[in-house]
Amino acid sequence: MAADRPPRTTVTSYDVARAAGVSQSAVSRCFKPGASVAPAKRDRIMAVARELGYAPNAIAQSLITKRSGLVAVIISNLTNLYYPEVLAELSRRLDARGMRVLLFALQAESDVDAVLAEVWRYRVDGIIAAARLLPAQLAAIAERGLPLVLYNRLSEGEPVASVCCDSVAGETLLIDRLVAAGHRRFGIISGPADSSVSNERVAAATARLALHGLVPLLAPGQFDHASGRAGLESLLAQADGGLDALVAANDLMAIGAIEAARARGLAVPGDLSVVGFDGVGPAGWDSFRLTTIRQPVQRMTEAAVALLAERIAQPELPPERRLFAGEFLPGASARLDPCPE
Amino acid sequence: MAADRPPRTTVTSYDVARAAGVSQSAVSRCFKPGASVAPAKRDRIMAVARELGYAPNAIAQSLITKRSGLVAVIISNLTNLYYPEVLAELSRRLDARGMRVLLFALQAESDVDAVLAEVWRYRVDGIIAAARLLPAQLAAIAERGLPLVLYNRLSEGEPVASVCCDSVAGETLLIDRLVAAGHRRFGIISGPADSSVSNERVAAATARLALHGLVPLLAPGQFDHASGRAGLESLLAQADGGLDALVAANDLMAIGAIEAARARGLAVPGDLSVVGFDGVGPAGWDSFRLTTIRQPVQRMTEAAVALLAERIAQPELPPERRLFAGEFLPGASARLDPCPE
DNA sequence: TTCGCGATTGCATCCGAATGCAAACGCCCA
DNA sequence: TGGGCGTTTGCATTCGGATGCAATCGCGAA
Repeated sequence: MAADRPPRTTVTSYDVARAAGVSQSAVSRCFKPGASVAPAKRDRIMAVARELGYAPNAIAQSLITKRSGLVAVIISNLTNLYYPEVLAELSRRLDARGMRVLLFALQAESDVDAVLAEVWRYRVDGIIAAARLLPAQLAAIAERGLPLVLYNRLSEGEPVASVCCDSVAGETLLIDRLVAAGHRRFGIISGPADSSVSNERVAAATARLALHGLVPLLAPGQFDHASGRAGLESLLAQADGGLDALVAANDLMAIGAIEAARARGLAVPGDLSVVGFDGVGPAGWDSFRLTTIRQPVQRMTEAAVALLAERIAQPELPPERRLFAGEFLPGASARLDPCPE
Repeated sequence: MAADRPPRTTVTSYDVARAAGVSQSAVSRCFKPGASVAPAKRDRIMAVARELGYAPNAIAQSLITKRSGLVAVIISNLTNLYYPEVLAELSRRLDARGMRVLLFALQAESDVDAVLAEVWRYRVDGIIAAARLLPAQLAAIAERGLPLVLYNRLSEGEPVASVCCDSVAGETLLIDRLVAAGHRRFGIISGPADSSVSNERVAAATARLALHGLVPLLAPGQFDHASGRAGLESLLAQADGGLDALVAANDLMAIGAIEAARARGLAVPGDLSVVGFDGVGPAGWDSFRLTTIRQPVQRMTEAAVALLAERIAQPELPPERRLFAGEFLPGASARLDPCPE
């Protein structure tokens, strides 16, 4: 409609300065909160800026201020049903603090090195990772003075800031309730062997069972629906006398297990109790009404962003851990006594 | 372990140049594919670079080359169950082409303007949007010469590149199969009124029913599980003579509807056939075995990225649309005749 | 040994905004 | 009317890498 070839409209602070009859520094100062600019001049400049459609070039700003406003968010498997919610919340909260999400969705854990190389290049201000980082990778991050917050990951012994949902408390609660209700023959479906979340949950459940003098059967899984089905089959095959309760390391596998049980004609929770962990959306659907522990995603993401922001502002802050208690969702996939107290 | 205070280790091309006894330009050229550098010198420089842990500063590169390597991905509701897969695939494919994902997860459609302001600031190379963009917003994007690809969104009349799954073909197929199997009394649950995907699907289904001389009952929904339940209730309340088939604008609502039907003692598909759209993971679970149309996410995301990459390389390319046929998943939530041919 | 030509290399400059510093300004009071 | 002081303002420089251009190098041919 207008010019034939819009000349790659890129308005710079110089353009605004010229149009407003001031220096480039004046324009720059207009966009800096506490800067010293005469109110009248500021108004005039801002008017011109608006008219020309000027906005400070974040790239140029980053170069000189050494603050990119970018936060690398590294997530291992977005298809997990649990992470999308986390990602959405993280995005929202980082946004609220003026930071952008540079997303890295891992295909395989081995991609981490490649991802980190990009992270270095983009001079991100910090990293939030829901992925497994090796000690060498943690060291590389620390060496560059990059603030890091791990989400639901532990790094044994390494001093790293992290936000986690309390697996031990959660599994302990589940096990105690199940045992109290009379379950004795337990099966556990774990997640991938290299998942710290899975290891933690399985260890916690196993330890608690031991306290009750019980030893569970184990089946390996991959955190997905199919693993839940396969896991149940495997456990039933192992269990001579049958199974009273199944503890899955996450909801998705618990759901898979419930379906496998039903397919075999087992009623849940009539013949078998099933519990999960996470509290994802489908867990609450009628078809499953899963007994599980819901992670407080809102509070956890808020904490992660807060921890990160603090450390970006003050890099010398020590790493801290925030441990959140999950919320017990009774559901109806496990046979429990009415009230524990 | 090493120095007390690592002096904010930021290695620049000058550092590498000094250490290798060459000029900064030489270092720069080493990292540019076709550049002219003597092999021996290149090796030496790369060795020094590796030793110092040098990587070109993407921010500085962007400033001078006017290519940030960033692609803004704007997604309206990540919690949709369908988008996480899309996002993961987009991320993977952009990555493969050397581009990074700057993620914008919308809270509300009204956030788009704020998002775009950030998009301008970061000088992204292009935009992939799975969100509703207003004509004024499309114009602003076009004015800046920013390549844009819409994902599963149409922009009536506007010349914008887009990738879509063929709603008309999909719904037509579903309706034809349902009608052929004897269904006559139809109900449709739509998505949000401002969703072009929903409008398209509902319009296509309605039009096809009209061709068969049928008029469906309608219930509004929000693309979520609860809407599916509510939608079914609403439709049953409207339908005096009962309902033969329910067409939901997406899988999530179809699942909600199935659960609501069962809760009322209706068998699916015995008493009521239910079909959805998308082909999300849970649709395939035993509990639902949803009859639906699966979007070819792999091919669609590949096309989106390809369209975008082409237009970044050659901005003058005309906008094009890629329409993909969905795959019919028979499932078992609808009573159908064995074979249509 | 010298010339010629293509391959290397370095110099200088540029991208766009932020900021220390000093000059210029305005205002109040004596 | 002049001096003093706190604001505004502009100048010049900086961030880190890319690149046009001219100088230099290397090597084979005469």
